[in-house]
Amino acid sequence: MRVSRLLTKTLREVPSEAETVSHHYLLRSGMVHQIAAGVYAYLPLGWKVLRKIENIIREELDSAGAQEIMMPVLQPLELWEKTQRHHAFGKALFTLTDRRDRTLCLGPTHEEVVTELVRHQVRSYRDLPLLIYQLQTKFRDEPRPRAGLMRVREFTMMDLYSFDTNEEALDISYQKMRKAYRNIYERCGLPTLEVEADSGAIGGKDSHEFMVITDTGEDEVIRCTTCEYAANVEKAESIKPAGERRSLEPVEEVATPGMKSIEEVADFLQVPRNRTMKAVFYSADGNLVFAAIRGDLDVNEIKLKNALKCTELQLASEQQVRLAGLVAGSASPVGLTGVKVVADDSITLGTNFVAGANRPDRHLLNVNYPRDFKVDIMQDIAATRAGYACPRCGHVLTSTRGVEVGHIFKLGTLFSNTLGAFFLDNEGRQQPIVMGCYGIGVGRLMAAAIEQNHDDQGIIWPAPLAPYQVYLCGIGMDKTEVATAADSLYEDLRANGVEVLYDDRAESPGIKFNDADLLGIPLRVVISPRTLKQQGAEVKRRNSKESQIMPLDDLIRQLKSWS
RNA sequence: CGGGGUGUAGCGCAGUAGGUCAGCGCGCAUGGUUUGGGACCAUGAGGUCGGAGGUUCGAGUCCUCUCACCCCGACCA
Repeated sequence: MRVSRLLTKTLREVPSEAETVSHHYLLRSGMVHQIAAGVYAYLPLGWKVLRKIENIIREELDSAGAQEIMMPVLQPLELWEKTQRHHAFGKALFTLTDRRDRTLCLGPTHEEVVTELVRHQVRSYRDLPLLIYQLQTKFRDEPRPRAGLMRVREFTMMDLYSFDTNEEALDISYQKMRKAYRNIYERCGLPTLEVEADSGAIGGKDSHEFMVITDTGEDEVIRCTTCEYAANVEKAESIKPAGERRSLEPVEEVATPGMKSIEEVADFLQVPRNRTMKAVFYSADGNLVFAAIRGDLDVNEIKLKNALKCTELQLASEQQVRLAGLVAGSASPVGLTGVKVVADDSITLGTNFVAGANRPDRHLLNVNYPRDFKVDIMQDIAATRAGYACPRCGHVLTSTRGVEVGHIFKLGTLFSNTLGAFFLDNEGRQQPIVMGCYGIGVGRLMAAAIEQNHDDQGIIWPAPLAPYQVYLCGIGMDKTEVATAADSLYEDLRANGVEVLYDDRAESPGIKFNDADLLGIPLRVVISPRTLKQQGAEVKRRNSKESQIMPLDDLIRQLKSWS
């Protein structure tokens, strides 16, 4: 391609909306163009990169035995009503009405459709296992699109689904996909960290995310400084430090005038925070829920949501709290009735807690579970923070940020059961197909690759993702010998299958070099009067300062060995 | 959905006690001089100042409403 004919031009100045590096360079290099919030057009260079990524994905999945299909964007809402996931997605689901007044949605993902599809194709255990995938545009009406391609409302996603006869077979598929994913990221030149992930109220047991570690990442990753443990903060666990164990004292009510927060109460009563009990009120699908946790810890709302198996969870409004007769600042599960209580297991780590008296300005001393109160659910609902102890090895945990570029789940039989995807096993019994799903956001991966590979001058594409391998630069194009030599080298490179972007413009060297750097093409080849004097061309890697003159008559052979 | 911010030429911006305020830089076009890290000179094209109402003799500037976009948070199977 000749730069003079290229649709896009590089921008010297950055559109002011760009905050992150990838957004900045994507716009400035002319790879994408924003059409609306979270909606982008891919321009020639960006589209080439996207297709490179897609093809790497295809090759790796195909070689793992997967089969590519294409499913529709447009999906009947009925299908989503069957699984009730239209509620789980809520407003993020784009819906529309057709001329017959039927409601359709733009698929945010394809579990329903693929299950519906497979249920018609699979009869017997002999048809399994299956790995089916597609590269398709997804639509999600995100509350807040952001950071260029990082979080958008319309995006290309590779989504793969596995179908197996049982959990053991699912695990084989799952491990196969983990391997395929590692290969994909490796070929993309993108180091990723595999972390344990939350699978949501709907998900199954195992779930992992593939994270690119970068400060601009949206997700927080908790990892151990010593062992291999790494998890999304949504899911991360820790060993909670045990509090003091003493013999149980009788409950005693004391006055705590004006003391409401844990800090105030603990200071006032001269007890450590880990001997207090914190109360947090939530509204779970509209019902009031009481969460109890040791005072030195915080509630992880994702864990709480999963414990409650609810779809909507937010802090309860003041009004809700008041109507339930709870006393904010002095609430506890002791003597509480009519409200669901979820407790973090930390309230069993220690004795003789300070808790609210459910009366204004009063607290209780020496509250102990289960002597003094009952709970409906007791499990880990605590937020894990950097500095806590690793659940595996006990060493200290740290926190970093990451971009989620892949997510894999074991779904189990949820979709097959509700949508009726069954097979007959080798004893003729009907069984639900055991499923898994595996997604990669292609545009986001591209953005993450830029976050990870750039300098002050621009992008430094890993060669497998680069839109072109060679940036051919003619300096002094008004001189016939330069133009002729550059033109003929361009034709030679193309004839030899080298992906070459030819800067044939009558621009100054500075402009061309800067554009070459901005676009991040791995190799820059310069033809100028200076190089022609040596019957050669200057070759330079994007990621290196050194250049060298290579003889024109042997250039193509040498270039191939260089890249 | 809460909080904050921005909309003036393709991009970046200036212009707001209401009165030659339709401007600058970059980019673009034409001509010329330049050519190894974003050159220079000259000439030129390009904007219903996001939109709708209103106040006023007069609105880019003030008021009301509205739309779009960005940032923080909430949210993100």
